[in-house]
Amino acid sequence: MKVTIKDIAKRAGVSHPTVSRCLNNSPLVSEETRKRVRQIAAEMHYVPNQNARGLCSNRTDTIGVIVPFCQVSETSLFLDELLQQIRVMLGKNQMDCIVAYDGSRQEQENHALRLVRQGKVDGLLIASSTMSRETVTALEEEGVPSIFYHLVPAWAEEETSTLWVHHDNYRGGFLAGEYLASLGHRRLACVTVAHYAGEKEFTDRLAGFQAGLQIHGSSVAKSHVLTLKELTWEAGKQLAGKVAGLLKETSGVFFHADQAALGFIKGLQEQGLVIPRDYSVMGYDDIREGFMTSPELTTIHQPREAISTLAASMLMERLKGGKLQASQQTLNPTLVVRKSCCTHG
Amino acid sequence: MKVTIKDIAKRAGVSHPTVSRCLNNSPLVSEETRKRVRQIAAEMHYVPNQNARGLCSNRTDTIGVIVPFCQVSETSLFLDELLQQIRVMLGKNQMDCIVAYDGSRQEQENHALRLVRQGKVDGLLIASSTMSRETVTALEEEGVPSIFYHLVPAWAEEETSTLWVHHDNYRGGFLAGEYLASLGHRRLACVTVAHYAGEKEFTDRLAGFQAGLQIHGSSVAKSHVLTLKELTWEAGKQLAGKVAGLLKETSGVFFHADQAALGFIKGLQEQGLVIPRDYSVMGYDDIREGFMTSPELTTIHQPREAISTLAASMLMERLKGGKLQASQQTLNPTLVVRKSCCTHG
DNA sequence: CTGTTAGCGCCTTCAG
DNA sequence: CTGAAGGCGCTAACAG
Repeated sequence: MKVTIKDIAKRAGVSHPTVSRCLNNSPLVSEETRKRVRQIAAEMHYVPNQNARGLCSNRTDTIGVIVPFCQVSETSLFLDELLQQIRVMLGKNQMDCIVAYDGSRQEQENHALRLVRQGKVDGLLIASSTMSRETVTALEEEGVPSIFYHLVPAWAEEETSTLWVHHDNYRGGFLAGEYLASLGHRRLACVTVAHYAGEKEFTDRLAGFQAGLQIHGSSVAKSHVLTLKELTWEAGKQLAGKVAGLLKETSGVFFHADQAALGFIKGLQEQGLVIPRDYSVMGYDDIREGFMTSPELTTIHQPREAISTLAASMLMERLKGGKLQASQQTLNPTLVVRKSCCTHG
Repeated sequence: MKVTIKDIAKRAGVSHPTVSRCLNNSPLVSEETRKRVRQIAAEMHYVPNQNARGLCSNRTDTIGVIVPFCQVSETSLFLDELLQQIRVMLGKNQMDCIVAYDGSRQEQENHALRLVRQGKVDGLLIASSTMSRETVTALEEEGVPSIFYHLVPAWAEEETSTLWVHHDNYRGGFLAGEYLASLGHRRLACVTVAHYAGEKEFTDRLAGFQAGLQIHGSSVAKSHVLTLKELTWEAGKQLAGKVAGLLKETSGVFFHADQAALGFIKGLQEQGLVIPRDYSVMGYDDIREGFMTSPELTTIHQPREAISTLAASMLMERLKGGKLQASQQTLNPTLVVRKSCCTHG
């Protein structure tokens, strides 16, 4: 039924290994037979069986992408964008991709390790700040390269052997602080997320924010750092109804995620406040929705195209056996000034 | 290095086929050896090699999902949500999933067929209204079940052998028309997308819309049916600047996608119009952003949870060899009344 | 440059 | 109920 290299071999009058060589562009065949065999293969609509190939060569032409499990698709918008870019990049390299959820938080199945041990993937792109060192060590023992992107465990940032691409959260926070302070804000709030062990991106943002404010002699009071369970739109909106005091004590807020900032703005608007006249709101991430609403959101742009593209190309390079120029990359965020913050005082 | 069933066999003092039987819960082994062998396998952290398994049993425990290629991630928001739900469903069934792009429009590679012929997937979930009958026939010849979800080719709706799950676009349009007319609107506009061969979802929506209006003795003039190249936010916003005449001749509009409707509202607002007081805008899809903006968008809800969940479970059922109750399902949309439309006249 | 031989890890016959 | 043998489709190691 299905056409195999043996069928091609018969038709071409050569042995199957020769066919294999032709198809894989081995230099060990004459240009002539190579062309002829490939011609025949094309005519017969030959498609190599990936399982057979994977079994003997350990190459599957598939890579695994591990993302955090998000019940609410809201929080995964950003990750979806990265995913899409990754998929396009991999497609250009004739690679498929299997997306699986990171189980490191829920103590569920370890899909990263499973995919590798099952021999389903050649490499891994991982967005997780909670993956354990043990898992990565196990991954390395299997001889499968993996690269962290976007979300990087704190321990991985220290180890020179770990590969990762993310952006400078400290600098992002700094840009936000420096900008808000430059507008004249002196008493600001900050809304972040309850963090788990090993995640330092949000603490970095806060530290950077403080540093940015300090340039203008300002700072955030501890009591003005709020923590949400999730940085979702709903959470942001709800928060707006419970911070009457905060609104009087501060003139603006820095949210660690656009989604929550947008919900917050909506909440304030429903109370009759005018943004930014009455209160300045700054976000983080630069999601698409940021300019759909009114006022358009001032925020920090994460270099998402670069993060996903770089991560994918690094992995491709590793799989080709090439050495990487840089194995750990911290990209720079940029300030995006729109309409949700204004001068104060 | 890697532990195989032979290793387990040695440790357990049985032959490897026996180990295989134990692991696959074959009834041909005694309960006792089954337990013992499984125990040992667990201790040795055995993970079956999927390539080997796939090679001889033609089961990969992976399914392929084919989605239209969207350069702009904006348009894929809806599909991303469906995808996420599918992934969760498949995960519950211990299945991985490979997402690939539909090449039927760009005459690119036919990933659906490739994945199947490569033996990378056990089944296919396809969101495409442009896939050819030939491709599906070829798929069937390979013995791999496939199910269309959300986007279904017009030809497939006719053939009883094709499996699909989508929703009733005609009824969605009808609900919109009936509602707007009931609010007193008599002169309405409709914004749709340039459609390609084989796609009838949008013509269905328009036909339903007309039918809904007719109940109240109204209709849409041909000149008031506008066509955009893409139903994106930007396109909707741009449109708002070019329809001064339309705004005078009509009192409201029905967009065939929320994204474009939201952009349109934003565009009108920037001209100083107040929605819905000055003009009513209705969307379609019920995307999340619909209630993030002001005014919150009145729209038609597509039963997306049901579509993706049903499609996935139908495929699982088929793979288990079960017969399907219903192989073609048209689900019902619902009207979501929010704040972007008001009474007129 | 090409053909022969072997084997990847597993499942599926077949004997016993 | 269990073991022995064979083969899935392909690539890799040798010969020639």
